[in-house]
Amino acid sequence: MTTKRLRIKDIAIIAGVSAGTVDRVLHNRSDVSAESRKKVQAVLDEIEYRPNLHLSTIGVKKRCQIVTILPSSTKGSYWWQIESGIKRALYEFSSSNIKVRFLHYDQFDLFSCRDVYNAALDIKCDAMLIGPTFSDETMLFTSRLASKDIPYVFVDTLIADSYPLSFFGPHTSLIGRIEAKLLMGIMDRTKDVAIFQAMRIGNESSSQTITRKFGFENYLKEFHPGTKVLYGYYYNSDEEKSKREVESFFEQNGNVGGAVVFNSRAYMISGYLRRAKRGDVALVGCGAIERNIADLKRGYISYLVAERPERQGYWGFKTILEYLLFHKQPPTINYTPIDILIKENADFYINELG
Amino acid sequence: MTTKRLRIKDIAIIAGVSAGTVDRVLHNRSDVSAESRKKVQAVLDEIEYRPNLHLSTIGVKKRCQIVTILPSSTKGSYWWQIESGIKRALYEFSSSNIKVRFLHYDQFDLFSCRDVYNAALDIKCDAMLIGPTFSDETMLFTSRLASKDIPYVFVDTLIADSYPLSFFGPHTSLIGRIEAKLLMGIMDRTKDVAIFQAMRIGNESSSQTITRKFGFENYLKEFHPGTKVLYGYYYNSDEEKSKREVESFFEQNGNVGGAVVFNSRAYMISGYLRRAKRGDVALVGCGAIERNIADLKRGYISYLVAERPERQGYWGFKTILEYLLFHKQPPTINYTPIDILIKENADFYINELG
DNA sequence: CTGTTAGCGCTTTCAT
DNA sequence: ATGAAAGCGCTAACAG
Repeated sequence: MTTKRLRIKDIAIIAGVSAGTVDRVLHNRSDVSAESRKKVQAVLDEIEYRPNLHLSTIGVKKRCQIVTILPSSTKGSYWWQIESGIKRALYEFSSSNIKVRFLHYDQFDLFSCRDVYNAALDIKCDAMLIGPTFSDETMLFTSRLASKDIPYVFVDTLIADSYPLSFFGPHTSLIGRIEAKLLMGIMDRTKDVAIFQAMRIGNESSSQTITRKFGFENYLKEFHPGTKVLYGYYYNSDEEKSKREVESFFEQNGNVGGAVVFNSRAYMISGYLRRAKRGDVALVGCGAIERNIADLKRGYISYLVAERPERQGYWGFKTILEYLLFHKQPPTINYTPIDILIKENADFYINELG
Repeated sequence: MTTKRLRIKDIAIIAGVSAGTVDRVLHNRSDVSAESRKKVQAVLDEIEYRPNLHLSTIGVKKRCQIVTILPSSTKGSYWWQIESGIKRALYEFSSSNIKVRFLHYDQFDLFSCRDVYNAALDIKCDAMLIGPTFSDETMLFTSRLASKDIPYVFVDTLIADSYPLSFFGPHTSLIGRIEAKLLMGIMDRTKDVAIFQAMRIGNESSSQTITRKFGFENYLKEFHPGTKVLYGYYYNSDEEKSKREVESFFEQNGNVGGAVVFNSRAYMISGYLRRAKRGDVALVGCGAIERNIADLKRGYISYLVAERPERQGYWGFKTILEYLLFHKQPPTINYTPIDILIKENADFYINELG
């Protein structure tokens, strides 16, 4: 088998026009007669032509400016992995003329997010990539973007009542549901379930947390309605304070048999279980980050649900680039895989695609 | 942030040589003075230059012939997915001059495999990609390849005592182990476990099956030594006969509480469970193929362990191409991720990377 | 040994 | 409205 693709030049010959005209048709540019367009399109359809995008990038002259707005993150964390996916896409397109402004906000502080959104509105750019945390604030922001005709892509979370060019992320309520199923499968079901959430500044909960909790609680209602659910807290920015908080939670609630965390901070809870030698409490968390994986392998986390953040970032950004450079119209909703990690398969879990 | 990569031309200027010389250093070609080489290498190391492989392909003149030897497969099956990964890689390199011969053998028939191996030895080619099923036969074959200096890559299974250029596949015994853990987590542990295997022609079992069974049995020995294990069979090529076989197995063994299959034929067992309304038997299988997924969602398979066959094929073949065209030396062992699928995450499981 | 140059498939500019 | 031609980063053939 040989696979020699037809090139633009070949198509031109078949259609009886020049390469330039084929290119014009391919990119929906003007200055093509209806007749030529028809002839070329016929050939394109016939052979199902798909240009070599990697080659396309090198010819493209257009320069573009992109702004990304993500929670600030530390090395290896969830949002850091998303950002490294973005950078991989950027690198792949490095023969094109692309400028990116990376903006960051504190995902636990509504006001910080608002400030960054406001700052972003003043930046001239062709598109934005947003990793949203706060629903209402983001809705407000994207409606402003819409009025300025700036396309935007969401990663991680799809915000209601917004109209992104595209979205890459997991089906959020399903994550909560899966966590519930996994947790109930292993814990002593006569005992109580603890949900741990982050304390945050400003009165809005993260939209992810809300939806995941919804999925979790719904599963419980459906299959284990008798189970008692307790709510615990930790402080994202203050690990010492969190330690004490978690400790006193478990002291006050002696009958907890399983716990769940909806973001990648499971290690805050597993740390306690490890120190207190509470092997009897089953813990399910999210996010294949180093500290979680470590406690997964030690046995203090039973399951991790992972969301391929690198992939989300990579595809989210690549989608923007292909849209701006080649007018490629992406699917709007792209649910990314939800992975289940246990001690045994964690080592071979590769987050990137590439 | 702007990411403008340094190009060969830039590097040439910095090192005070011409682009041609840089290219020669990059590809370890001869005819470069030690001094030039050193200067250029210094710059390359300094900037961590990595050429744009996609661009490289278009310049390359070299033609190459590759033979792939895989089990024959039907649309959507495990090996079909591996093959479609191979074709994706091939398509990506379609601006190069590559010829591929696809050979197929019957994975349940040792003699068919032997015939194809023999035929392959007569074909002149630069490299082979092998999806091996029979250990000894493959060892023999690869030792012949070695004496002819033909490099080969394995996908799916790593055969002992062979020296492939590279291997892409899951850690096999771990798959059995993971299946054991998942199965024992959900089934009634006072009951018996059934292992279902394929009947095959020629007296050798598939090496995958052997290793996975080993992993499975070891886990049982370690954590549930009291569990009774029974062995059932099915006929790969004869679904009717298999039906009767599975049926009579369950009739004769009334105390089975869980079953496991080590290849992608779990649907043969789940089909029986569905027809017989045996919701009480937990079933764990391998392979995200359509019929398995269907029964996973219906609830007659509890877990599927999946191995990203598309990825294996893609990377296996890409590795060969990069090796032949650019002398890129790959890592020898590449364990691919092992995914755990349940009803809830199966819909979003995307097998490809791309 | 090394620099120069043509050409890969694609985009874009410039004449026509 | 269209074709011809230059240029993108890279490879390889060709002069020197």
